[in-house]
Amino acid sequence: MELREKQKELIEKLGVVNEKSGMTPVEGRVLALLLISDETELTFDDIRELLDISKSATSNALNILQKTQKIEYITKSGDRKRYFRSKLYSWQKDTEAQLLGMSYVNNILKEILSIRTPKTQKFNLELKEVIDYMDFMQNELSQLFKKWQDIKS
Amino acid sequence: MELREKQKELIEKLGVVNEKSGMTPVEGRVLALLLISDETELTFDDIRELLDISKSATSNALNILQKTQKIEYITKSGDRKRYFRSKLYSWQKDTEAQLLGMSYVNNILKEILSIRTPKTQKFNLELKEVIDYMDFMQNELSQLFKKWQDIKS
DNA sequence: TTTTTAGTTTTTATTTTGAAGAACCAAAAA
DNA sequence: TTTTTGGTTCTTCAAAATAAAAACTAAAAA
Repeated sequence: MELREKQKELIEKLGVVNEKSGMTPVEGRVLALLLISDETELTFDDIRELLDISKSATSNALNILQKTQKIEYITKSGDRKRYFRSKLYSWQKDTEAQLLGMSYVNNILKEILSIRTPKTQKFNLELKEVIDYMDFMQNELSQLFKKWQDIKS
Repeated sequence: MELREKQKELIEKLGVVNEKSGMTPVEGRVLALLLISDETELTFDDIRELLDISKSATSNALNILQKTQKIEYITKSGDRKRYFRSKLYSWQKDTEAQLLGMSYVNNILKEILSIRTPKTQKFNLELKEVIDYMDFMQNELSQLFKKWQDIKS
């Protein structure tokens, strides 16, 4: 099995994006590979060869990507190998999680506001505005998610 | 100058969140400090002392936070020191940037779809769905940003 | 039962990061 | 002019992350 030049290029590009969201380089490229390869289901060894990485790096990356729900594997009867594939909808879920992750930050900001000295009125008001903004976004976003569900059904 | 126990606690908590968004520990804590300290404008030395970090760590963190538009400084006449403060609205801007950053990923996904083999129809359709979802979100989000502007004016 | 396959775990080496310490520098004060 | 203040830059170091290599293991095949 071989990759076209364009495919290699896109794996690097998406790999970097994946790294920025907290994956190791190998994890990022494995996940990218599963979107880009002509075969959508690849074995341990396919992945190792295509990306030219060691067995341990492959094993670790696959395990972490499974734990974090980004990939899964299937088996084929009469074949001992596992075939790994991208859980495509995880892109949606990740996006949602990211948008909703805002609420964690916002709760910290609320806690900060609640213990701030009352002496810095102007500052506290500005902080309140940020909090209001995030509250607004959270609300509207959860409505958006519902709206998309409706469109899709 | 001294910090209350509760303040220290919140600096650590927000610091960790900041680290997750790509800052170093010191950067994350400096930025948090400027939201949490009773004084909203702190000098180089205030920051160094309050967080008990070295001059170099302080200098580097302040420079990076300025470059990334998260803080700014003012001066006071007859006083050589710089007074650093959080650009509070950067929280809004960052949130927007983060939401819009989706479009970069989405463009990569579109590029991937465009070079995929046509042999994997089902997969390609699923990928298309992810792309459509992200397009939908981007559109709706930019409307939301406008809606907030309107509310605020 | 032995061998092979498919992968995992452990050990080791390499690279990267974060931050300290000290030397350095420019502007203002003395 | 010299000293002090308010930082910046350079060098070094320790710790953490990444991944290679090699040893290991369980299940299936021979």
